[in-house]
Amino acid sequence: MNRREEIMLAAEKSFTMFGYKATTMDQVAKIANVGKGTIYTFFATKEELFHSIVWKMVEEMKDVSERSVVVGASFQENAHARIMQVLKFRETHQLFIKLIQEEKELRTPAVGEVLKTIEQEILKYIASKIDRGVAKGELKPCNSELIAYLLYKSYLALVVDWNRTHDEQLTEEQITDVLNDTIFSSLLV
Amino acid sequence: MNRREEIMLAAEKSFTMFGYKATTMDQVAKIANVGKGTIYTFFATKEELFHSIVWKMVEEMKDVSERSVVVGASFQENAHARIMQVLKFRETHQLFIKLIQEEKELRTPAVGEVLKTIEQEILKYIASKIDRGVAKGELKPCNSELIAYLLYKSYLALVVDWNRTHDEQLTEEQITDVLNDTIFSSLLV
DNA sequence: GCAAGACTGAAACGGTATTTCAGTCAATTT
DNA sequence: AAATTGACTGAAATACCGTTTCAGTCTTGC
Repeated sequence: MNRREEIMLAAEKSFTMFGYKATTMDQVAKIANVGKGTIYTFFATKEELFHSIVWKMVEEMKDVSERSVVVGASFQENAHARIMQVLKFRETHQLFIKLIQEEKELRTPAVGEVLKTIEQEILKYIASKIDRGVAKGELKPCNSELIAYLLYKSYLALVVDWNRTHDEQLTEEQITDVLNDTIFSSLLV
Repeated sequence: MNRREEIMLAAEKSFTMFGYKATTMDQVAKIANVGKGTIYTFFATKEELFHSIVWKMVEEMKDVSERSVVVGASFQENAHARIMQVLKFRETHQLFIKLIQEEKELRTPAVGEVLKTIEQEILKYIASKIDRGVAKGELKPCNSELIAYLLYKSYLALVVDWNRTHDEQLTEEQITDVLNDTIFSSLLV
């Protein structure tokens, strides 16, 4: 394996275990079995290294999400599957979990920015699927950016936020029912 | 004016100007022109005093919101007016602004709890209006708690959150259009 | 010619001396 | 006697400062 990949792998491990703030470049160098100087031949700063790791994670998330689609299923069914997969990734992927925790507890600025970027990437991803649906004639033309925003925030509210004030979480059926009746129904031709 | 009211007025001023953490009971006593001990004959703790002030504010907010209804207008129109009024209050009322700022910057636990309580109060308020609409036969029967949650979070997303990543805010027309097509349309009989 | 790790200075941390403040209570006023 | 006051207390927050940590550099060595 080439040195760049060794370093990325080591950094991913360290960010996952200790978070952004608590991983040191010395630590990454040690895990990767390279001198610290070597890291700087591939990545200009710690933040650039971090961005590379996170970008890789985002690509993997889109991939996993995409793999949940069922050919021949309706737009709603696949949109639901994709977004649920994104949310599942969000609370399953160890690095993602660590970043959310670090943002909440430490308020590390670099982590806050990265989480914002990730959200924007998710929104772009959802909007592109809506645009695709419109182009294929499955959906009415609409402001896809706005709908993607409303849709994603609704999912976050029902799947993530709801549990903060309620003991038992909503069932997936309750969620599909209410969203099929509201946002999705307005999208269909 | 009686001493209890003097104290509440003084506390409201101080909480509004300096926030919860930075107002001292000595400060409140001074503004109210009473000895510090006197405050404790009316309020057991600083937090109890704080809760009284906030409760008064919530009542005022519901009041203001209620005054925005138009007799004879449709459910959607009035629901929209009420919620927009709540959100306007949220970003206009000086004490409310201060509390949101203190929560974001200082993370004062007492303030976090109070903001959570306020949100629950708003949600109960919206849910009660939905129940009323169902009882009057204007709306289909539904899980009013769930719909109130989705509705309020959608408004927050479109009116408040949207501006964090976008330069120009959504127009009220864009908001009413998308919500009439989605959540509201599913509610009507 | 490339990798390594000792080196640097700015920023973060920890320990502690000092200050602040919620809540009490004995003295004072009404 | 009932109500009011503000000096007082100690727990907790804050300011201060000496020490350590660490991102990024740069000379040394292979």
